[in-house]
Amino acid sequence: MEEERIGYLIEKCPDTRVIRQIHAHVLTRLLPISAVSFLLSKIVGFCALSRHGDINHARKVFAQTPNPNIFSWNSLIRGYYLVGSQSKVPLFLYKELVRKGYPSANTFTLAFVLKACSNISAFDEGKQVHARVFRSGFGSNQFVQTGLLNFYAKCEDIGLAEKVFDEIHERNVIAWSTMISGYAMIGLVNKAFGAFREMQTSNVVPDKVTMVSVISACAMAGALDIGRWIHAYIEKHMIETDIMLSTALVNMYAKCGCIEKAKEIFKGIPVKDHKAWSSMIVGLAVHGLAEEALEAFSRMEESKVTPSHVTFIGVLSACAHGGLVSEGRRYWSSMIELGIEPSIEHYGCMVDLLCRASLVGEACNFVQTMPFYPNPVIWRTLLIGCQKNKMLHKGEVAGEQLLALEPSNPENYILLSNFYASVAQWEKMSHVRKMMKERGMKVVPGCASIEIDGFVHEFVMGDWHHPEAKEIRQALRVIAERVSDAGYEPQVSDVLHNVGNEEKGIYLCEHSERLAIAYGILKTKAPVPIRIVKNLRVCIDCHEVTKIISKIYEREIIVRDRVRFHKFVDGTCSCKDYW
DNA sequence: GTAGGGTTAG
Repeated sequence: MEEERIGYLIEKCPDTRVIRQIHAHVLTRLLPISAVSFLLSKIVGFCALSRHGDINHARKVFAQTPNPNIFSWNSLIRGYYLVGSQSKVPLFLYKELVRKGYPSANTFTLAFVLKACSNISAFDEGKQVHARVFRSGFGSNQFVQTGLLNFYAKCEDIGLAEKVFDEIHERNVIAWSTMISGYAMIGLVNKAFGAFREMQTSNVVPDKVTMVSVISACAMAGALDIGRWIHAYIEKHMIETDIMLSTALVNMYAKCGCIEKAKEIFKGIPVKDHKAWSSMIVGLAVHGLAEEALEAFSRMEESKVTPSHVTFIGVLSACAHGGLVSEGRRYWSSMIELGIEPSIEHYGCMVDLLCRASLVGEACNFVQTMPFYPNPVIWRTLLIGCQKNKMLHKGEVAGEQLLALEPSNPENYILLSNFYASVAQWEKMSHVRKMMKERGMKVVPGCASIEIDGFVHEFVMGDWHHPEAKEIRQALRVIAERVSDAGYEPQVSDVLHNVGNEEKGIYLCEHSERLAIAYGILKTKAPVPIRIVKNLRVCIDCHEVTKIISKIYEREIIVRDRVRFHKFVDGTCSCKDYW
């Protein structure tokens, strides 16, 4: 049978050149239509999926196929998202298939379309596919199940993801990893760790992909102890560490304050790609090690790895934190020369760079040249810059824009009121406070966390829902007494945070950073350092109290926020642009 | 022929 012989040739085909010859051969032979359909579908599969693939040729052959079979449709759907993960073509193809009604979608089709929906977070389309899964009876297929789970996780609908996950009877390592990564992605770190533990008790063996998700959750939470434990687990169980896992480890150690360990792991990566380099550069930048970050960038260039837009975010923020204005400008130009179009994040770095160098006027002009409307982050950067440089008029403008753009974010009111306090505009300050009260914004959702015994405890300003709230409150009272006895005079920001709570020393109590530190003092003993992570940096000058607590209790306190580290041991700090 | 993973401005 000629049909079988050609089919066999396609399966064994070594490259695109030969497949084109076979393609021409099929078209010139007088074969029955069914045979032509069958063979052309096979060629579509080859072109769309093989490593020699050519999606455009696949599409051409698909169009020539009299009755493309489901294999052919599936190959094309998958082929399109393999060449471009943001492609919408797989969704169009699926719609076309549904409209035609023939051939019927199978489990492969559904899994591929769900993957395409996950890639572009096409929530409505994915939900329609879910409805079809329900009707089709393919709901018990494990590939379709993980496809659905991944789809909801990527769309950040964790409730629906959990629902799908609960319905999976036999959860394999892939289902567990998807669930863990879904939790980690939206910052539900304790849920991610919990799922990881549950996975082990279900006797499912984690692999390198699982580890990447768990390590990322650690990085997000600043959970160094768990991160170290996971790293030891990887080594003990000899889990292969590929570049993705190594990059996740570099990022985790850097974000948890262990830059030396991050460097060590980075050094051990044999062939580094742009993400590995970016992780290292960003890690050095957040530690205030600007020169090392720029050195790393030079080495990256020497290794002929093309920097990405993320690399430049690291480079520019390193320049900003290191006060390297002219270097920053130079990197900005070279980024554009490389054809990387600056995003609002890059502009944000430059605005920060100029503001930190007291070039606030230039920063304002720079904002006007942006092709984007300034977002709240840009206005906040400017406002903080104006506060430091006591620029009343420009600060006021930034503050107004901020409140107009984001009136429901209490952080903005606190920033503006602190700004007015710093320029001694007391009436304006109280006006902002009044406005905040009138608009019903009671607390700043400042948040700090501390990891103790494998659990991340989160504290939100003014929130006392923690099961040990009573003990924490008591510990804070003792701390407040001792701080007060040490002769500490409350600063403007302390008083601001104490509005409506005038009890002596209580200003220490409401702040999330204080809550986390008090919990650390309560639950751990020296010489273990108290490491806390702050998620919001409204009130930088609050560090003064932290420094005093560190001295009184003779405890090392390390505070990490989104952009830098502060160490409190007799006032020393790992960061150059301190205060 | 199928599913899960790493870097991102204040």
